[in-house]
Amino acid sequence: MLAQTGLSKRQLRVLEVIREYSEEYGYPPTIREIGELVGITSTSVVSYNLNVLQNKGYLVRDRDISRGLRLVDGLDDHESPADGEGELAEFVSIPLLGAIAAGIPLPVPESNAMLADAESIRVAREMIGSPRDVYALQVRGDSMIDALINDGDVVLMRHQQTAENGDMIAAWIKDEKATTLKRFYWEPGRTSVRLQPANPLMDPIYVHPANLDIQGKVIGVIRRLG
Amino acid sequence: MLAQTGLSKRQLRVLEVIREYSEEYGYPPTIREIGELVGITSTSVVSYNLNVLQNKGYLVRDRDISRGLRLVDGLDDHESPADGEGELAEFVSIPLLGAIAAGIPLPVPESNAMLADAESIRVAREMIGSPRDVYALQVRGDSMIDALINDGDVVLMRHQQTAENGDMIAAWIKDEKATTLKRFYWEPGRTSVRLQPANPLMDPIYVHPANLDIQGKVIGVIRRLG
DNA sequence: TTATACACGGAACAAATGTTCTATGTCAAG
DNA sequence: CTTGACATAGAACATTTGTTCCGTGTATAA
Repeated sequence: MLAQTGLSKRQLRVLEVIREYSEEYGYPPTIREIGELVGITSTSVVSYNLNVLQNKGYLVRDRDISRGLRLVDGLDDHESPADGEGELAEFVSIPLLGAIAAGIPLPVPESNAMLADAESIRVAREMIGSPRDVYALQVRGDSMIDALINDGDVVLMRHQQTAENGDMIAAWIKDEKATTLKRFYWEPGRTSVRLQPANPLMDPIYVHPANLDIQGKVIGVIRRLG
Repeated sequence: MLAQTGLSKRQLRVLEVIREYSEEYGYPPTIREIGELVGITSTSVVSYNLNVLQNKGYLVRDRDISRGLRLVDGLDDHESPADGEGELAEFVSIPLLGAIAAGIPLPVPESNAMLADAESIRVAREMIGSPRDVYALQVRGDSMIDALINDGDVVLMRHQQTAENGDMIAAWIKDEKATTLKRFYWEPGRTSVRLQPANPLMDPIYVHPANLDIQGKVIGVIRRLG
């Protein structure tokens, strides 16, 4: 019945009470006030349920801070770019197109529809420069540790087929059927390009240009931890 | 000059601080926090000025209630968010307090004033959860490669002296006089804690708790590339 | 000059408020 | 039946946080 949200009736009520109280008073309720409103007699139980709600992502608490909680932005509409005002936005939404892993080709932006439908992440504009052709991928697996990129990291990519010396690129190595993230160096006189891991302790690999499909340039990495 | 509003410079600053704080945290500041932010050393003076502002109609106070104040909807107002309630900022500014490197202790936030003065970076709120006690440091050197963190990366920290199992922490190892970033594990029955590099290929180290000064928890990493 | 309103600082205080700890009851899995 | 995760209650505790009171300095008006 309530399986929809995964929240108990009481927890839903707690959220409702916080919302109503905040709207009425302009600041959030204390745990005792929540208790009174919901009908919980013990402060520890209120705190317990608030922690549950926090773990499920419905609110955020600040330890030891009176009234230190806030609801996290609901799912509902969540987009209201109506800020406008003429200037360019300070923050941009980047479409999250899928995953990147060693053994699979990485998704690239194709249709506008796929960009519109995708989940998105938001970053400060100065993080990426121009948002043109920028998209995001989530890393799966440990295969990119040589690039100092961990399982779960989000990489910000600029879609392009070429690269300049020193660019960190995402590329498909055809004969190995593998995706890799490395710095690109083309050394005149050589027939192959050098792909250099970000980790200075690791050795480069050399591949023939014809064996390399450049998918884009890595312009940023974002890692979220606990 | 300020006769226009009938408010002193200090009072204008108080209003500004309340507005900014509320947008950042989702609840109003305490009088002590206002004092720190504005530069008023006595809580009674903050309270005094809040009462003045209330009498002039700029805000409303609730007696004996922690954080019991709210701004009265000003006319002037540069913002017309049209949304209605959610006055929460979607992005927050994080103070960049300096550098983190292997051989030096890392800067930690102390006064609220120092946070206000520092350079800052801006991130989406969902990147950090609560902005409370969060600050940023720029990595200098290759010493944190075992944590998959590169020279130049920005790490987002939450300042705290304790840690839970699995947290990635920044800590000072006293006898080595070194800063390190590792995952923290306390195994019951052992006298030392295990510090595990993010890179699964690398070995953990074990240190005695008394030899460890936890400086904070790493909650995010941001890397910008060409 | 003196008086008075205003603004500020510091310290002590009391109330508000979050946390921790122990105990109890339920329910499903083993 | 026993175990363990989950949810609850109550009380003691520690910290956070608003209030009060006394003293100081500085204007401006009488």
